Amino acid sequence: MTTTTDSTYSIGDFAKAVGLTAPTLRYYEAQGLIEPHRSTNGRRYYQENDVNWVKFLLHLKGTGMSISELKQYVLWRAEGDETIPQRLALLQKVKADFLVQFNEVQHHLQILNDKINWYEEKEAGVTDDPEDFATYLKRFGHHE
Amino acid sequence: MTTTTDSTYSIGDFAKAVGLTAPTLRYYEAQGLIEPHRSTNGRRYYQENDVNWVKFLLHLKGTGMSISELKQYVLWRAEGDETIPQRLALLQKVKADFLVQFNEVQHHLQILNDKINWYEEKEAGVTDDPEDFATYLKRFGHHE
DNA sequence: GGTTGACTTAAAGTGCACTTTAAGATGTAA
DNA sequence: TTACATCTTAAAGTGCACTTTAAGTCAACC
Repeated sequence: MTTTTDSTYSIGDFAKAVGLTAPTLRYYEAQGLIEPHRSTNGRRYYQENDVNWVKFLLHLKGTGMSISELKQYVLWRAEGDETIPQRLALLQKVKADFLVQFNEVQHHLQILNDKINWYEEKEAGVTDDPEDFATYLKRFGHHE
Repeated sequence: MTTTTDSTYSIGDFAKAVGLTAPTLRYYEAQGLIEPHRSTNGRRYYQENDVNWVKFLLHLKGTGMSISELKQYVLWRAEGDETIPQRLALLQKVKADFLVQFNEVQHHLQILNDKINWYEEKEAGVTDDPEDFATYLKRFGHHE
């Protein structure tokens, strides 16, 4: 931890700032996602805008983009504004895939909720109502 | 494909019925998630209620449950109704974890959407407005 | 009756995204 | 100055959820 006020980060400090580990940052760098500067002694240092960049990468990653898709995105970005159509198309495809998954996962949640409610009702009224889960689901129009 | 109408499935037919592959079904069986019957020649066969069971497992899996959590669930299920509290607690924990992830992922989507819109606006009004993405985000109160 | 395709097992391989290890160099604090 | 934390690299290891391979058995169709 250098106590200079010039808003640069060692890899350890930067890792804390973005919520990753130093090895993960080196891994992302090896994959071409980040390119920190080096001080004269060969050590990496990161700057404030790198924080925003990594956080943005993590948002994209969180929508389902793989490391190799992120790498492609980064390569296009480095080429300049003429690759904006490619980047836009990639993000739109990521969004479309995401929305498909999102709908599926909401259905999974519905079934999970139904099962939890079914167990809770079974626990509450212990002695009667032997309705099974499949029948229970049908009462709500929740299929499969 | 046997053409008997007795609603039993070979592993291949069952795989198609539930949208998995035969090797995956054998893998799930090895993990203790399914227990098909065997015909006299040693071959697995599955029945109609196994379809519902696997589909339900896939819903739980889709909410984030790991194979080992599903296995624990299956073990408790085999013990009978006295393990309903444990099963309920597990599902409630799965749901809680799911909801945390769900909120995070919605935030990721918001940033992805903002970026797509930012690119689209940049593509539309080609020559003016050099507003950067960080500034753009702040206009909507979308942080990080 | 022969060929094709589906089944059986056990074990090894795959892909992804890290994580850990090893061995060494350097910076910081007491 | 000594000790300890942090950094460096390259390479090997991990965990999860399958997937593939190999070698063989068996059943149905022509």
